[in-house]
Amino acid sequence: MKKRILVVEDDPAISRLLESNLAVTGYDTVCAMDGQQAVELAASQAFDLALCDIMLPELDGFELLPHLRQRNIPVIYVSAKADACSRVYGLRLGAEDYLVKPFDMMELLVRMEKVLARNTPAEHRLAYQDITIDLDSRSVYKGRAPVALKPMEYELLCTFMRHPGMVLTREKLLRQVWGDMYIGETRTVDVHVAALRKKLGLNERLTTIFKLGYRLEAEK
Amino acid sequence: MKKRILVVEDDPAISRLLESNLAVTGYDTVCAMDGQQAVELAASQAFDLALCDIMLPELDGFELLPHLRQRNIPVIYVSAKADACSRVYGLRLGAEDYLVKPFDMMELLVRMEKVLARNTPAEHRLAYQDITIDLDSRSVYKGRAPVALKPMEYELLCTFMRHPGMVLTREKLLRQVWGDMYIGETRTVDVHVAALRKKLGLNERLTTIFKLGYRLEAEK
DNA sequence: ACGGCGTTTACAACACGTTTACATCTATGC
DNA sequence: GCATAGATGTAAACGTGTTGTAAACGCCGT
Repeated sequence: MKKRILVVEDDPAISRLLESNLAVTGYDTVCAMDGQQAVELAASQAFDLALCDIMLPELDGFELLPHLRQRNIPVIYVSAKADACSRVYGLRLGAEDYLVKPFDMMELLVRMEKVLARNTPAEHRLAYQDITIDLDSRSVYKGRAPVALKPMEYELLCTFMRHPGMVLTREKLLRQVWGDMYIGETRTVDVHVAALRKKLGLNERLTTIFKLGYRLEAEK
Repeated sequence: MKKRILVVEDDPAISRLLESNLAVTGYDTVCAMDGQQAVELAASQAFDLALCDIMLPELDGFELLPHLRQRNIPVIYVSAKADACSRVYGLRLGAEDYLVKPFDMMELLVRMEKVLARNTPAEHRLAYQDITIDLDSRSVYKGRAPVALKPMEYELLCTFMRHPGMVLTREKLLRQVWGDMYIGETRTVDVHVAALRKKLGLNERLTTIFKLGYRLEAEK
């Protein structure tokens, strides 16, 4: 699977240099000429990594970073700003690395590899025993048979299947499935867990941990 | 918990500079003057991170790296070797980062923080003799066999296993397991200790200290 | 108004912690 | 030694809080 790289760089010479080198190495590359364009590209396409200049028109590299982080795209800065202050600032902001121009292409490639290796990109499929989830189509199968799940049941199942063998409290589950602020504490979770157990025959594997929450047993 | 840093550097001036800066920042630092000494230190003590020069007597930084990796100590190279070739080689070898001297102390500290952050997974496991606790799944094993513990038994066992060899009074145990305010003083603890002894065969090792409390004997 | 969905409610079933009661052990004084 | 009082071991009974489950409720888009 080819990794997709977003290059954000306003100097066409460097942009082309990067693009051709990355292409040779086996990456798919998309170039943005300014920060605004980068945000739009990140919104419409999936990327595994971004290489960003800092001095950019419209939206500079530092302002751009939160937008990319929000979409879980790791960032390596590649900038002529060589002062320690910028490097520290960029790294603290959440960049994965920071290279100073002129950079060595081999070193960049190695550092990219390392970043990619530790940022396991988003998956398209979850599997647990005979249950599979196709995240793209949002469909769930038990063996070959599709199972109809309601939205919340679906999210709940994804959460469990992303953390098999781990105890998840009701609070954690609600935060994960709902989005942080949940008001009246309730027993909603119990009801949906019951539905999952019933629809997927998980009575034995989706166990309740008294006073705490639930756990999808680790696969043998 | 203070992080322990191993500094491998043969220039005493730089070594002292690093040590004092790291101390101020809140790290415990140990210095090795050559690669051989570093190997011995890594064998006898635990470290969270190593800062390594490359040009070292006895064993150079590149030769040293496998020894540190073997003990799961992440490495940041800090070297005067500025050529791209060395940088690429060091990173490919498995170093987490590579800084060129003269380096900026703030940048080093930030990069150290990032390396430590991604190499410090929360503690997931407690072990005592053939008993292991997987804290994520909240499950307890005696050898390979899972043992079913009730919530309070589980918490109690964790408390003991976090403080082996230490006498724990009933009050301390109840506060730890219950949460500070416990009302009627009772003999609940005794009952649960009995359950642990029975379920885990700890009759010999989970001893009662007359008039005081209980102690899980230190491992031999 | 209807149908889907998430939430809440109500009650039954259950697991757990605590207490109790009695047996056994330990330290201390005689 | 031995007796005694207090401390601990152990099993069973009890009451309470938690969970399973189905059904009712309320919201929202059609």
